[in-house]
Amino acid sequence: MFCSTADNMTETTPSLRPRPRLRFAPSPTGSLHVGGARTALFNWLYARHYDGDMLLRVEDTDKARSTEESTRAIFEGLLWLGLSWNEEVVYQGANLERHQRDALAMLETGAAYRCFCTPEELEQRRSEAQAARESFKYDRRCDRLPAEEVARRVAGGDPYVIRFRIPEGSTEWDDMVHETISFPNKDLDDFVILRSNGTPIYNLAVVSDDIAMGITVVMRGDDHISNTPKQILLYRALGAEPPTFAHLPMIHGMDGKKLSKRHGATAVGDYQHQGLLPGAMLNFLALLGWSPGGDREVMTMDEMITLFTPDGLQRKAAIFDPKKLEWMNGQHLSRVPLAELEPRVTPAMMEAGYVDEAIVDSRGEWYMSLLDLLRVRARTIDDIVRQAGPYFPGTIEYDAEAVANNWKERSSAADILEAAKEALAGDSAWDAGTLEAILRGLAESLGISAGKIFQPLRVALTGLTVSPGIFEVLVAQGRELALRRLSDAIGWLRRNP
RNA sequence: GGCGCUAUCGUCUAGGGGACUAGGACGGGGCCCUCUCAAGGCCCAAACACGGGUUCGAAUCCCGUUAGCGCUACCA
Repeated sequence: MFCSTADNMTETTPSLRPRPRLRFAPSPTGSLHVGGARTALFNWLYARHYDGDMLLRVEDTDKARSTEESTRAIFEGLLWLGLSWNEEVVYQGANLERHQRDALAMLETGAAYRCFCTPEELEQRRSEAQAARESFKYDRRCDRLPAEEVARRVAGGDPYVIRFRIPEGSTEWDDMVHETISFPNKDLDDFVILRSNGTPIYNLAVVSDDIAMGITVVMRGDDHISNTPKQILLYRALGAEPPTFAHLPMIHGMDGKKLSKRHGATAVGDYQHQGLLPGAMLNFLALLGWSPGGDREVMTMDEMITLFTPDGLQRKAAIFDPKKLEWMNGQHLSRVPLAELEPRVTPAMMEAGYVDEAIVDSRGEWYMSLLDLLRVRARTIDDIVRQAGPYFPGTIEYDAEAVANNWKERSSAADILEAAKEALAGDSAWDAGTLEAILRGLAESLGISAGKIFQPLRVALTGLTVSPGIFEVLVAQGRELALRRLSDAIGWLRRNP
């Protein structure tokens, strides 16, 4: 199901380099968001392009907010998009023991220390600092506690957290997206790594897991930039080599603000249900923050894999434009091989009651050509379904505007349709060329322009002002159904003079 | 407030000192094609945030200003 990139390797031959290992690490506190999907996509593209692995880690250490439904939704979203992962899914919550071990190890090496300050005390000092318009930073008072007092309080059962002691100096790294980013360590706070209840804080859990999973490239949103120096310090304290970091820009809504429910559909599932093609979604998302250079826009997954390199990555936040997504989907809709499109459309067609398995099997060729006919005018799968009614036996509605514009003179419209019906009723061949000759001939003999026949006919056949070319409609409907639609229309016109 | 990141048409972007009268795409406007609508083709409007440098030459390099965003928890 998922393509291999073995044939697509281009530059710089990673054969000497170890395979890169990346991970997508969502926290299961909601559905898969388009921002998360894009992060997953870039991780995936990188892994595929450089012949590496992308693992999936569910960051469920926040018990209060994590849900199983959310975990499921994230899997579903990823699967729908076709973003597969290697190896078993890692659940962060299952690694509690290692997280604790790592925290204790740092305590032993002196990289971290116990802190007995309570959340209330901290909160108090924080608000005092705020009132005095000073920035709050933990003052390390517990780091200065005499060893005997620490031992006594621990023995006495006083609750404590473990804090990381930020060393002197500065911390910097070469970001794949940005250039060198550096932070003076004095701006970093002695952050908590293990809560008083023994559970790890985010930065520790991430680093501990990334080390354990052998992650070599960390690609994530640039909202993590300020976590990075802390994490690098943690890697060093744990005696591990930090990975390469790549910080991707955020996605904003049309108002330039962070994407939220106010901006309409932001969950990947929303787009799935709106009849988007996963390939189009991915293509659109990829272009939000990455460019292959030049004018390249519409791409297949395989093309994206070969074209993807980190130097095409953007530094600036991008705005999510649903209009362009729609256009992109239209492009994919008409370019995707029919065989690939059919399974994505058929479930919706079944739901609408137009087809069942029997029809898809017995009239497969006809069905495929119908999809081919309808996709031209569609931007979503739902558009295809919406247009499909007239080609199936059920009755059709006559659109009020179509009637008003094209059946203005009821009785003459009926006459024209009558004539057309007669002309089509014979046993002549039923193909576009023949039908065109017949209808144009009829127009000539009636002394009217062809359009004067085509438009009323279109309404009779489809009930609409808009449809594929009229001969294609006739062919798709077949003689029997087309003739029936004509009789129905004539009857309707005679009944509503 | 502190720290950090960012800055080309309304939006996504190309651009890595001269090839720039700044290119493409979405969206908008117009025309063509035409049985309608799409698709397609052609054309138009539309941008280098500002100020200083560096240089013979700056959208491109440096500094500052401004603006936007992010982080600043015993959240992730």
